[in-house]
Amino acid sequence: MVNQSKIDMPSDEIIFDIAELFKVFGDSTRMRIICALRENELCVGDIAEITNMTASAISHQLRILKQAKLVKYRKEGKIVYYSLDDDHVVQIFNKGREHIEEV
Amino acid sequence: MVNQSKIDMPSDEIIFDIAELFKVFGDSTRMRIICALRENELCVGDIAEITNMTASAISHQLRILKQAKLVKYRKEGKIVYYSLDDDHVVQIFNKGREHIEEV
DNA sequence: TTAATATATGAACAATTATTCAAATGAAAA
DNA sequence: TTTTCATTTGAATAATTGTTCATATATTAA
Repeated sequence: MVNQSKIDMPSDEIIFDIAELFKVFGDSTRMRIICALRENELCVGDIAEITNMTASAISHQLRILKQAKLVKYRKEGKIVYYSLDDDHVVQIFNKGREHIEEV
Repeated sequence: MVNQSKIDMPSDEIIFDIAELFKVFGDSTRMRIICALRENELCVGDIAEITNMTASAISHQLRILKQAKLVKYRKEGKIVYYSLDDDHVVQIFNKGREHIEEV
C-alpha cells in the first residue's frame, strides 16, 4: 500500500488536458511551425514554403494548433496571418530544447 | 518568397528530437507517472496502484520514459525504484500545467 | 460576370501507439 | 530444490493520427 497523501495528483481532467497539450507539441511539423512563428507572423503559404509542406497539410496542422490555443490569426483579404498565441508557447518549446541539447 | 534569414529554424534532427520528447509527455498514463514521481521515488507496483493500471502497462510506459531520459531507477532485490531523472521534467510539466490552468 | 489565388475541409490510407494477455526473467523465501 | 513475488518482454489488437488528394469556400483581379 502506498501513502497516497504524499502524492499531489491532479484530476483526471487536468492530466488529460496537459497530455493533450504536449501531444500537440509532439509532432515535427507543428514544432517547425511554432519555430517559424517565434519571430514573425506568417501566412499559410509562407509556412508551407518554409517547412517544405503543402498548404493543405499546414492548414490541417494550424487547425490543431489553433484548437490548443497555441496560435492565433488575423485575416487580411484572402491572406490569413498566424502568430503564436502567448509567451508560454515559446517557454515550453525552450524547456524542451534545453532538455534535448544538454543530454 | 519568405525572408528565411529572419527564421531561426533548428536542424531537422533537433526538431525531431524535441518533438519526440514532447510526444513522451503527450500521454495521460505517462503524465500520471511523472506526477506520482514528483515527490517520491516509487516502485512499479506502487505506480500501478496509484494510477489504477496493470504493472505490465506501467512497465511498458516506464521503458519509454527511461529511453527519453525522463526517469532513472535503482534496484533493491527484486524491487525496482523509479524516480525523475532531473528537474527539467518537473519544469516542463509545470509549464504545461500553467498553460492549461490559466486559459 | 469569370478566372485566379489563398485557405480550409472531408475522406481515405498508411503508420504509429497504448493496452492486454501470456509468458519469461530474476530474486527472495520456504 | 521449488514456490512466490516483482518486473519485464513480445505479440496481438484496437484506436489514433499525419499526409495526400480532391473539392469547397472566400476574396480579389480581370
